[in-house]
Amino acid sequence: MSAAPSHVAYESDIAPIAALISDRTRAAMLTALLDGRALAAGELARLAGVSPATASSHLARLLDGRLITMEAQGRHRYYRLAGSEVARVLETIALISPPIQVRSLRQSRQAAMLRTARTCYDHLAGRAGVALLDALLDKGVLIPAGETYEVPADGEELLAGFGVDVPAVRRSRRKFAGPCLDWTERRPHLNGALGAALTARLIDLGWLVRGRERRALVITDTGRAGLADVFGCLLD
Amino acid sequence: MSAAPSHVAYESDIAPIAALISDRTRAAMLTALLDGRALAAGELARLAGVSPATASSHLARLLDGRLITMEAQGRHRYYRLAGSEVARVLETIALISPPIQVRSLRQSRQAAMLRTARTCYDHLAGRAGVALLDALLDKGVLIPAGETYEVPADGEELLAGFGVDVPAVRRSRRKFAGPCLDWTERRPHLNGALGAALTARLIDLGWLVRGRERRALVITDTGRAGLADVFGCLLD
DNA sequence: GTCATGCTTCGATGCTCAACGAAGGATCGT
DNA sequence: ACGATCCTTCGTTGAGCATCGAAGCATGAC
Repeated sequence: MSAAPSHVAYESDIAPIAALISDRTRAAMLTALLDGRALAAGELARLAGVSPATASSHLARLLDGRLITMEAQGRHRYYRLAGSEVARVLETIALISPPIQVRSLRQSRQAAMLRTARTCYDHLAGRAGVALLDALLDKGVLIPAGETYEVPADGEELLAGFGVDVPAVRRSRRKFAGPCLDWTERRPHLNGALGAALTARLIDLGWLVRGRERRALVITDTGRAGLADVFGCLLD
Repeated sequence: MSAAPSHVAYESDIAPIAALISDRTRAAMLTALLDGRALAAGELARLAGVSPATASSHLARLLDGRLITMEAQGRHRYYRLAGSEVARVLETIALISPPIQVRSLRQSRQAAMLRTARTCYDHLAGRAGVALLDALLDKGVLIPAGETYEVPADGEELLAGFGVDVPAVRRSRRKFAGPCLDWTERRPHLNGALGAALTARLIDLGWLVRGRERRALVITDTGRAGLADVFGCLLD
């Protein structure tokens, strides 16, 4: 095929984006960036199991396709996902992808940890993420408004007491708050600037701690108690 | 790379699914199936601009990857998307894909039509879809409940008067109703069994008519008046 | 039965692209 | 200035796969 058939010519060209994700190495890199961190090229090469030369060419293609962004710092070059829409695409595809069969006990434990709590881009996901969103909606801290959520005055007060400055979060140019479909729970967790701020505060407080695989999160005992106390969020 | 690096081994294997979408021809076929219809192999070959032999091999791969399903009828073989999750993936990727530049006036008119009203899998999308969901929420016919919507008693009554049997829709095994992010409007429209039933009824009533490209929908004058009258849904 | 239609399988061709080693910047430490 | 580190560019190799025509296999029409 040299040209697109005319019947689809008025649509978005999804094949090139899918092609960027369709390579195992690039998919591994994107997945490694799914927690929203910036990683250096060498680190990504090591994680994906390829030579620096190979990694560099893949990163150049991902950059060209605007799936990632780059920031040079000294002789390091840090790459991160271009935005949460990219993370959304990856998680949406994961939703219909066959899960990789678990081979070792260690892997099985890690998978269980990820299902319990993890970061999705930069906000809380997994059972804990879903439970927290449920609790916030239940308590009226969040009010659904179409695709987004709003925070009423009393909700803003409660969040202020918790240590999240809602007016400051609102000033961010990023989407304020919205639902993000969770690929393990198949139900939404909290997205956007507010989701990120809440998650950051939870980690700051020591209610959540990063696991060895940095995407994984562990809920501490104080965290469990605090979440129940402040948000009425009960975790099994 | 012969094996997946251990760091991502506990996750879903997204690369193979992305690979299925990454080919222009297969992407064209999947896009053609986005309206939820079943199309014959020959039709898909023609739409994608390839020989029957080529189309057949692509369809076999899509079938193997469970992105589509097949039903044989006589000497025809009809293919359709495996489900709305697949449609969701395609639309999500479209969200971050560069739109194809418009070349002809005809294409520009068709693109405008698609933005105004179209089917997404089997439910109404585009400006009309977003406006209808807004109106339904505004009127209280739909109540947000996490990732899904519920219909209260008076909403059920209004829909019954319109010709949609909500209890029957509820009995479907499919998800009842939910938001589906619109890739042109970047705001949600109504999804699920209820979205499909509503859309079918709108077409039945002649309020919406299929365009030449079957995914496109045209709002008739009676439709415009009816939507405003019944749902308070105003279209520009 | 016989022919036409719709689709798939087979085999051959050619192109794309992932991978690596080697070499070439760029930056840091000393 | 000098080597060390980090990363990229270049050139080559090899594997995968999209494509088609021809042949095979069903089904439907007559």
